[in-house]
Amino acid sequence: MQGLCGWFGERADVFLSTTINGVDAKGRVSVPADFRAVVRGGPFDGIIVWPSFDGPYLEGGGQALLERYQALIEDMDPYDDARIAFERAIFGAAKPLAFDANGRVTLPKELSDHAGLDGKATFVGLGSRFEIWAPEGYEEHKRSAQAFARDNKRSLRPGARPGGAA
Amino acid sequence: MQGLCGWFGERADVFLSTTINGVDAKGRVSVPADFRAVVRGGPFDGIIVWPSFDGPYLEGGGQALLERYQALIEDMDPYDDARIAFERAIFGAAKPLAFDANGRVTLPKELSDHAGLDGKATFVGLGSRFEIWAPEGYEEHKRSAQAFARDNKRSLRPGARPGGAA
DNA sequence: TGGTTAACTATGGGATAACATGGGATTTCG
DNA sequence: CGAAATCCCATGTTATCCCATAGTTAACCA
Repeated sequence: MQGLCGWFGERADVFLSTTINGVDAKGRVSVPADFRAVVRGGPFDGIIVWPSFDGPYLEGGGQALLERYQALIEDMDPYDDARIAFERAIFGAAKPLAFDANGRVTLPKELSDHAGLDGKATFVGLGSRFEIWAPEGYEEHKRSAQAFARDNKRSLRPGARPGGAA
Repeated sequence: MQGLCGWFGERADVFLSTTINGVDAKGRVSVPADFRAVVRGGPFDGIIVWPSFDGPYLEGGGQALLERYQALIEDMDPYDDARIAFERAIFGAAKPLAFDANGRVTLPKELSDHAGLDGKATFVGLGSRFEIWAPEGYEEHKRSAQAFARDNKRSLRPGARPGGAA
């Protein structure tokens, strides 16, 4: 297990950096080799991807990420409305995508539609998970995210955060 | 409890994603291949389905799920009203549906009536269990679930647990 | 150090197998 | 004997696997 302290150990077990890869006519896209290395060795040789319920992009990770979500959800009250909603929004829409021999996955139409992918896909590493965007959409999102970070940089001080998100 | 780390076999050992399959005139419906793979190897080659007491849809899973519910219910007080209600609602109405040679099951009329199925059925994977909806009903429900998840996303923070999760 | 080789990544196309689905035949039960 | 459920086989479509190619990076040897 890697923990946050292992980021710079023998190998980085986190998704890092941004890559643009092509999506062919069959919906196939090469997962960046760095990302494949993160999930390599796990019991499921592939990634798990679902549409973000927060915008026109996809969220993904290895099986470990999904297990973390599962653990979080199972800690909630069985009849909590939020629990039901998360279950349906995440598990109901998540697709396990296995790597082919060349490290590609096939994106189902629902997923590429949700992200508005058309020929190109941007993989964005975010530590324990990653996102998949249409390149134009990501550029725009990045600009506004940078502006937001600039305007709120004071909130990123060690003492300022209660939970410490990734 | 079987541990989060055992949930994934060679493939993902959880019910995931959403599939719409046809229900023919005989009441037969193909169980999604991914779902069949989850229960494969279990003692009963099929699924167990019962009407939800929470809405016009069906709940289901493999035999392992039923055994889990049984354990939960047996922990309750023998004369607890809730226990009796659960026993009747789940065990009293649950039907074991065996796969035919092509991976289909035949839905009894009580079940398809309860879900209002008419020609199509939506299978929704929810981790350890799944649901079966009439497609139109699920679409409507999904939208509200996604909106709820978006508005409450702060209560789901995988990055918030430093030591946890595999 | 310079040139050559080898390995890996990303990509394209075609063959193959699996899945979902329809119809018919046979059995079982009332 | 009739109705209904189960089993068996056929078919179109979709997804999966397997091959080949090109550009790049890393390794290796002279």
